[in-house]
Amino acid sequence: MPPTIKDIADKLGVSTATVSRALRGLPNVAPSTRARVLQIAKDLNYSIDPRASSLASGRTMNIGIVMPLVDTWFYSKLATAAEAMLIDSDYYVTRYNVDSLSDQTAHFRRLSNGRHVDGLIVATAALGKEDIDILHNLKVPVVTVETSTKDFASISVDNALAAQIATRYLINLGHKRIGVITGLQDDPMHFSVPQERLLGYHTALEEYELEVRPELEVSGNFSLAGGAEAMIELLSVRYPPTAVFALSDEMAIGALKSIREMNLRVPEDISVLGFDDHDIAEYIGLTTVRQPVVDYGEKAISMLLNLLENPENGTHPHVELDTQLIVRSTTGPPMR
Amino acid sequence: MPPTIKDIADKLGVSTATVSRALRGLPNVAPSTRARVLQIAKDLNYSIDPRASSLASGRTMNIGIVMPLVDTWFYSKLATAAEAMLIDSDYYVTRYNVDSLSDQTAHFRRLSNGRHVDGLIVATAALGKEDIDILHNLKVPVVTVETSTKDFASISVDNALAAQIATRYLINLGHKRIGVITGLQDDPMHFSVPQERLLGYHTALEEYELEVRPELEVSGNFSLAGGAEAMIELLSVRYPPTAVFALSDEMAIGALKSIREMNLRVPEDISVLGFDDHDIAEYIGLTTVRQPVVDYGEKAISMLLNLLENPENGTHPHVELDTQLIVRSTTGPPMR
DNA sequence: AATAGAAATGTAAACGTTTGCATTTTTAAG
DNA sequence: CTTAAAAATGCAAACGTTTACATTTCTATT
Repeated sequence: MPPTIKDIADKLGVSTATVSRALRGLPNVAPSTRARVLQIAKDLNYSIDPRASSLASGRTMNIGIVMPLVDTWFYSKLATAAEAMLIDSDYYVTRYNVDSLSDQTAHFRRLSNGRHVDGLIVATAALGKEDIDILHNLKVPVVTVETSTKDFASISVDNALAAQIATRYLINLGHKRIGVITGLQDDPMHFSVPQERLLGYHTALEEYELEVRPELEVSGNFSLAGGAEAMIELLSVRYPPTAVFALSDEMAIGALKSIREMNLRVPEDISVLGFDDHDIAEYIGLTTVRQPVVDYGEKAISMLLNLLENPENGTHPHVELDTQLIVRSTTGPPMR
Repeated sequence: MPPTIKDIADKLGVSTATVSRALRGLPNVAPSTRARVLQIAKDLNYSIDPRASSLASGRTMNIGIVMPLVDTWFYSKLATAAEAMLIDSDYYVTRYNVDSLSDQTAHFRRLSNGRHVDGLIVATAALGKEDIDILHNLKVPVVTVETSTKDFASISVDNALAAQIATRYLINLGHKRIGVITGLQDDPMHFSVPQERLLGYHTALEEYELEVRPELEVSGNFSLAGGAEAMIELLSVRYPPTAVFALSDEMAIGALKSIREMNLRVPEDISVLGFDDHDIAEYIGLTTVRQPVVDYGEKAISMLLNLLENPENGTHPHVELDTQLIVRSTTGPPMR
């Protein structure tokens, strides 16, 4: 029912090949012919059938973003930034939500054979060996974000260093008991990232010869609620921390709520430091480690586009983005 | 290169038709045949080519969500909820981001001919006549969210009533000068919604015979920054409001920042009331009008799925969801 | 005016499914 | 055993493009 190139071709007395070429701006079509084709296409309100085009050409004009389903600011922002980059291009993007490790591999399999997408951005920290195999079998360029493997192009941040700098800052403020709200320790979805940040925290502690105390490390599941609960736990230990480093801003915001409900003041009674620089962080004065998440998304797309044009040469580019400590008002020296 | 049903058929000595039927669980295939097909498919790591399937069958197994590109909690949450509903189905969802009215129609045209999607969720308030035409021409079921037209199935909320109740609450607290932070007045993307809420606000004011004062209505662009700026403006009028109703939580959060920076207290010096019940609202104690955004997304999908199965009967179902005033700690009686 | 080369166009075979219809095989009733 | 109906399978034509390759039509040179 909708018009096809055949309709245009018939109306003009030319072949579909010519129409196809004219429509796509390919060379070797007479300017006058092209003009007429374009005109008729417009009159007929023609638009290409992406399925047929894709089937015939092998290109899907579709870019996939594999990301956790969890409703987290970071991933949402990242994907939106990527989509924004492509809004005026001919590419579509589809998000492949993955919701747990067991499912992850299954979901990866969903896009098997690379007939869904021309390229993939993978923003899912833990890539098992099997996942990597599947990804390789897709035979499409892949860029991983937030984590780097030797297997694909990647773009990441030095999480350990960022966390170390943040922790140092707290130490230099005079804090000696610094709690940390981590991700779910055994959540495979966020495997490496919290681990790396935790490492940075430990490194800083050791650097200043502060004791690493396990009861000051509690997991907050990267969620608002998790952060709030974690904070309650941290406040209930025998010697509660005077500062808390939350590995995400959302957990930090959760923590702030618990602190407020305990009638403690921030930063006088307890300092809170987050990670991400959530859009809202600035508005609530949260001190945090800024992660360039929009850059992540944009850079990932441009790397992918580049990979799409220039066939992979075997080496996988890696770019490391900068992180920045943004001091606002939830941190200060401990009271004595 | 990736295996096709032909490969399976050859390996088994049957026709592709049989393989196709076996794979899709269609009747009239011998159980033993089906078992063998399934086995081989698994061995070969076969997965269907959606393009070919779609081209042949007419179904795309794709559901589109048309939404503004703006990075707003509401749309993000809505789309995520919709995606979550479909995660274990055979449907994919692609988001069609639209970024301004001029582009909107152009972008709508992008999905012309309905060969991209089987159905559409439209979460974009302002539908021009031309947009509606395009949508109709797609010949796919459409459900609009947040706004209702006679042309499509829809799901919405009584914005005017919700705003009226919220404003009444503020009035009953004792406030007489109530400011409102609206959307961009002439932003066509959010045409009807802020208008409706504003209407509710006016109605409440009139109900209590309070004066409607234009200088107390300023637009905040539905953004954090816009809310902050709007608040500054509101605080600079000759008789500043003692309460402010922001038409979105993000604007309310922006407003709170400006208030804090002016060294005013909430709610003692000024009350703030939002709209949405943003995930974070609970964590910062923001009084707000809860909108069932997750329900929006889920309901929209289930309506659409239903429409997909049962051919449209010409009547367009409309469901209206409930709204709820959530009182927290950013509102209180005015000081005197 | 002939001709070589370039430019424009056409032909037809893919791409990998689905599906209406035809054919074969199985099942069950007589 | 026949035979009719049901079940299983096969055939082949779509679906709407793209793209080698072939053919025709121009253009410019001699």
